[in-house]
Amino acid sequence: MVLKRRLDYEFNGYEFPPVPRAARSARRRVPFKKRFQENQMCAFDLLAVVAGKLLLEKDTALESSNIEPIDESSVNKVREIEGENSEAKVHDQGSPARSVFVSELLHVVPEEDHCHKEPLCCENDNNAGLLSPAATSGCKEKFYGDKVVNREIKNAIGTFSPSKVDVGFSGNFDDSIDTKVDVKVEHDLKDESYKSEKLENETAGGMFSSDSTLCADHIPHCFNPANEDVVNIVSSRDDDENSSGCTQPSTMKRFFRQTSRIGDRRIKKILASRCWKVASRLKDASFSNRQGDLKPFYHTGKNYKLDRSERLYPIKKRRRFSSSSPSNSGGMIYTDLAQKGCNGDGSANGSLESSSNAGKQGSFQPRDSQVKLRIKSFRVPELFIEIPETATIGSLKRTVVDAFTAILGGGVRVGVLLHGRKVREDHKTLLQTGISHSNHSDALSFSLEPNPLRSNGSVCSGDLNSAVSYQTPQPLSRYPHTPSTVHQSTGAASPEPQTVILGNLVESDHDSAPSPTDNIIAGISSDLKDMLAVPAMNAAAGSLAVVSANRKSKRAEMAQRRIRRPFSVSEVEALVQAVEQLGTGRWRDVKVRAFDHAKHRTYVDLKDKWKTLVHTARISPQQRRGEAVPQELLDRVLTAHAYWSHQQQLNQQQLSDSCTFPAPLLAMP
DNA sequence: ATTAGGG
DNA sequence: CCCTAAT
Repeated sequence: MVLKRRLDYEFNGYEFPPVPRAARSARRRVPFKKRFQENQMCAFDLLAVVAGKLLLEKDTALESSNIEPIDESSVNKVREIEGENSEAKVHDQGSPARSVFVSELLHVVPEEDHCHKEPLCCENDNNAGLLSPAATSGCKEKFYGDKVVNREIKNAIGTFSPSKVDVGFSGNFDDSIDTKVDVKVEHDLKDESYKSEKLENETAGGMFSSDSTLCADHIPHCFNPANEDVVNIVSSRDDDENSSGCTQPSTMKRFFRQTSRIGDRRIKKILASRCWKVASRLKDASFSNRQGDLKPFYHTGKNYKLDRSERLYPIKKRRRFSSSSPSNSGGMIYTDLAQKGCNGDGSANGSLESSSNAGKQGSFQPRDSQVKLRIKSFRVPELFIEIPETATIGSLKRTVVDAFTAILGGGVRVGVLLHGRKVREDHKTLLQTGISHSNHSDALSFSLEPNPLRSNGSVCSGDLNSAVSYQTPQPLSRYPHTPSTVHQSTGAASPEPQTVILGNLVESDHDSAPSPTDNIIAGISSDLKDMLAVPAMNAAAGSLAVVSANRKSKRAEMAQRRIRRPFSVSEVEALVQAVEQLGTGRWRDVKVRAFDHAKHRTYVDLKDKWKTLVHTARISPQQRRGEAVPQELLDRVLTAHAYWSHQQQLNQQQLSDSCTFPAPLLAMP
């Protein structure tokens, strides 16, 4: 195997590490209002995080013999393996978020089979500002259309930035609805090319590695006239106005455009000029007949002429999530062929590698052969977004984020394909299926599929908005297994990977050997929000932040609620014991003492649990719910609670009485 | 970052 | 479990 560089991932019981407490806490110090605004993060951020998580975190797995759950510190490290010699180096790249970039916003025709995208330039440069998460730390990077202005950030971005994110959006901007957003996260193997490029891109306007795929690779599909429908534009307009709340008069749309590196000046020029055209056209459109001018801009490389038919492109005609055929509509994750980041194929926007685990010298103890997989990139299949054309890029991003977040929260499931054929037998082992460490990359691929939450029929114009939020109803808390407590850890229990699976990814019954595919997608925890919170983009964005997306997706803005994990009896016991000894005011200590290993139990959780325990102990057994806690424990709870309450009182008394020394902290007898 | 308390 | 406020 002659991989130049390889990142090995194992998707075996992988769990996204929780957001560091610090981060969360820090967030909490920010006043709620402000935080809310800040949470209007941009797609960039979210994608960065997601991609960062997906692509980077896993790496540390090969470091140790993966007995240990990934610890948080590993988030920032990437291990690169050079060729056979396994000469590994670890880069600290700061937040994984920094390693992904929004390379481009592409304007796409919303037609089913349209993959043509027309890059748009932004009318207002200021609008194009992007703040990376790095901004949090005082660094700012701004992308101005073709220009990338980089200050102080040079290194702040991180040493490892082989990734890029393509955000394309398409739609009818005249009515500012029916906007489709393609999100593509691509992991680029060639990071040093990135670096060098980055420096030169003040002029080059690109900032991504040489094999970046720009629009060209989205082109393959062709326009399909069959898709045209005669549509009642007016009515849908009404719908839209009602539902999407895009009441603002359509002024000039602003679009952010970032020519992705493309290294080719010529192309860049073309694009630029084209952008200009588009822009002016749009302008015209907005002044003349807004209704008819649904300008689907696309570029096939030379031909931008707009068909009449296209112009009449029906607002109505929108793909339904469910109707997306996994076959051709994005959302595929390909196993890769380790040669190059991109294969120029537009649809190949995801890749994943199953390597013949070269370096895994017996490091895997338990099972014989482990299959190593790497998700090189992925793409969110169908994301529908409606947004007023008067919206700013910032709001668009936010909208994308919302939708994306929501999707991650359960709207997506994963399919496994072997040799292009779908493997539906969830219960089969990898081996049975024919996936082994010895078979090669391209055989295996994954697909992201929308969860068929709703039937096609239900999607009517009035439903458009729900399109955006269609994912929301699906709570993240999909537990593949009964959340029951078979292996709820007690005191020192094993750090079992609490994998949260998105969508109904897995229903399989598990034998002792969990199949990697079962765990490929770990939970994107509720912390996304916290992770992503970033100072509001820019003034421009601010203005339309109001206009921004739908109230509907309000929920999406919120971080996912953490999954519910009822305390097991043993946990309760541990808690009780700890509190007995430490008292009720030292939850941090309690945590360390009794739940140090349980990442998902924060001291706040413990405190809360104690609260409910006290309550539970006081109510009649009939009123209690959930797993019954032994009366004996509850008694101890009451006792301890009484004792420590008393102690507290004493302490306070002493404190106020005089300046005596605080009473020594003694464990209750 | 922790703690306390309301929801 | 989440959210806030106050330490």
